Amino acid sequence: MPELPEVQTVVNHIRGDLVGKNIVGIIPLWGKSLHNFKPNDLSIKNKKNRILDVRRRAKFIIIDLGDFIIAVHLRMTGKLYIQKGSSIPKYARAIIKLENSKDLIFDDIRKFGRIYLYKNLTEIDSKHGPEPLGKEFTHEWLYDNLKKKNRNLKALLLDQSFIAGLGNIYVDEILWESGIHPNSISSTISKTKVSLLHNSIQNILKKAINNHGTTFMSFTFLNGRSGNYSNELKIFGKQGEPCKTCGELIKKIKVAGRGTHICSTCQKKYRPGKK
DNA sequence: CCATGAACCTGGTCGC
DNA sequence: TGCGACCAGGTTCATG
Repeated sequence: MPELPEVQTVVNHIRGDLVGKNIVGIIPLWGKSLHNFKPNDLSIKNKKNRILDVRRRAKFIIIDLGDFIIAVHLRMTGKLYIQKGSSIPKYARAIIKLENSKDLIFDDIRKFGRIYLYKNLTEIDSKHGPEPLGKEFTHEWLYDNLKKKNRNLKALLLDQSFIAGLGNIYVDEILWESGIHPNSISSTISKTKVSLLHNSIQNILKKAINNHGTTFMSFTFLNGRSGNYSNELKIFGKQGEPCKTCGELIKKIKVAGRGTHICSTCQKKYRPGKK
């Protein structure tokens, strides 16, 4: 499910219910869900684990407890929400018990999602590039850093150590809007095009956040509430349909091992020796 | 340095 | 209706 806008949506949705509450325990229902700690590591003596803040870094949901953080990564099918009724959901993989509150449920059909316990953000920061909506991410930064690599463009944009938060849906949307073929080589893209690419990254992410992210195929999150950005998608999942700009039929190909949607008329391929 | 494919998992969809 | 093949919004690791 989640790329940056979806993770941000989850954070926005649960933050109000969590900040100020105390975590009194965590119960794994699928052992591997707790990646680097045991439930006891959390319940340090009688000390209460008060949630000071809930925020996002890259695709992680960060639950800030002051002395340490709980970082939740939803991977493909994870969800994080306050429990509704009293029965444990079918795909619940961990339960975070809150004092005087309904539990926080970590739900994940495919069991890829993970919960981490860290002292602070250092570990996560060290493996991630800048936030695309942060002030470090400028036109110049993008141009300079694309230049430094000779990578397949889509693969590079999906690489979290290069830039954090982008995933398969939004990369396809971004590359279509900026008119660049995903199989371009990063170092060969013109400065003007990189500028368009930068604008698309920020505009599409912001718009998706405003629309509470993308959900499709009745795959909802947020306790059944779903995001509306699916209505805004221009190319992802639109194979066989006409391109909204030129009418050419949209194709689905494989790039960097991922299903990739392109308009071969509108998206120019930048490669060494060409312009 | 870079690309590729497998692995981790379960469920939905499509074609026959 | 059944069944197998294939696909899935992510990440990591081994291999060439």
